[in-house]
Amino acid sequence: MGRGKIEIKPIENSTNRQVTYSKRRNGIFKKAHELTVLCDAKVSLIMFSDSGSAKLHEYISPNISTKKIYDQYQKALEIDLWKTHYELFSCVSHVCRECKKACKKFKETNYKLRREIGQRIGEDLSGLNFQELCVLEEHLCSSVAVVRERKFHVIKTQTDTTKKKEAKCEIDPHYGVVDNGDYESALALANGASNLYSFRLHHNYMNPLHHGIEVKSHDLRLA
Amino acid sequence: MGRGKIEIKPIENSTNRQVTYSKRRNGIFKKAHELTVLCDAKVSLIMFSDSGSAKLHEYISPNISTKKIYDQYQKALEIDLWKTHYELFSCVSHVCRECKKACKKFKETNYKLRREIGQRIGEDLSGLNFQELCVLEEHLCSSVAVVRERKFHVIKTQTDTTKKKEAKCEIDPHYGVVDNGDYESALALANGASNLYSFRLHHNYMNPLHHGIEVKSHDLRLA
DNA sequence: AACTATTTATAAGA
DNA sequence: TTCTTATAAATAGTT
Repeated sequence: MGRGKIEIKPIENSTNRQVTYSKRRNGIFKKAHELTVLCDAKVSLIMFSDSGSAKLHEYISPNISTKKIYDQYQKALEIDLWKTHYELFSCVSHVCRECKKACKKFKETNYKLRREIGQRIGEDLSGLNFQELCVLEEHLCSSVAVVRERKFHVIKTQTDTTKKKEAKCEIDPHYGVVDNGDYESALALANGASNLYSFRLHHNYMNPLHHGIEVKSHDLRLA
Repeated sequence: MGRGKIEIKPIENSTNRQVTYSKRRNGIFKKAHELTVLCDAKVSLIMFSDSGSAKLHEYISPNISTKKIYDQYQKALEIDLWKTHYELFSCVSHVCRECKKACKKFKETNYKLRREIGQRIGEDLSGLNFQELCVLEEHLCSSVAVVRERKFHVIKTQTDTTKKKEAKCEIDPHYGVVDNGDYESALALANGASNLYSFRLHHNYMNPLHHGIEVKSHDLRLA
């Protein structure tokens, strides 16, 4: 809607992007508010502008708080969606009611997480329509990109480390050039090496918990 | 924007209100997605329909999670909304030992599952070495393939359904041909949709944290 | 769920 | 930026 039709793809020009962001942000806020009023809905809309500046903008419906929305959000996801999927854990004492409740929640979350993984690995796509499949595909493609980037980062870091190490032993004015060569081949390796591991795929597919997982502290508050 | 102008005030008629909610919700989700793509923004949009049913609907930009958004949100505002929230549940009675044990197990499993997802969506790759990253990449790529296949299956099935439906109403010897035409264009759409996003892969390379697509159902994310 | 007459949002230009 | 305006997109009311 404008003088010309635009494709929905990243706006390269930074100024243009900011202008568009600001205009469209206002548009969405307006719509969020209208929805609130028209339909008695509760809306929380949080957005951060592009990675560089990362400015926060927020809309929250009147008479509710972000915290409230979020509590409701968790409640809805933890309890409502998978209410009937798992039977109550059998702990008899009523002293233990709270414990049982918590346990049930964990179990439900467990189910949910498994389902999510099932979808992500393409095992359980039966419930998804075309649009949802497109969303999933997009998410996966993005993840691939992130993993690749990380791969290159690791390689690069290793190369740098090597560089530093070797720099201690040898002083060679052309070293940087040689090193760049290394970096290129490392990248090539990064691309080629994936194929080596494809056979494993199926195995891990079925059994997501078999990756040796290093335990690091993790914030689980938002269950 | 419609047949007539409307005032922004609560819609009394419940059916009407629900229809409007659903239409406008889709509109906002679409816009949120467009903003994500166009401006490299991160958007979290949570809404609950009217007070009665309180159904949850969510949009979240790809490659970010609701939790992340909220962490960023808190950081930006320098507040901690959930300071004392989820600590270990306190079940005192020793009658409940088994319950506690089971609970702990679930919690641990959940932790592992979360981590698995974290890796799959490229959020938490810090513990993986190069080889492991290659494996992960491969997994993701084949998941993409599975999802794409499913997408085509869905399209094909939809087309077949349409075919059956219409076959009941019309008998036309050339119908099959027409229908094949439909099918081709459906595939083209499916392919086109992917192509629309393939450019992003490259783009994501450098800046993985932004994209989205129009979303209807939103349970693909970790809380 | 579709369909359109309109209103609204907004892209490009000033 | 901000305003303007031609046009695209969203949607209210209808079928």
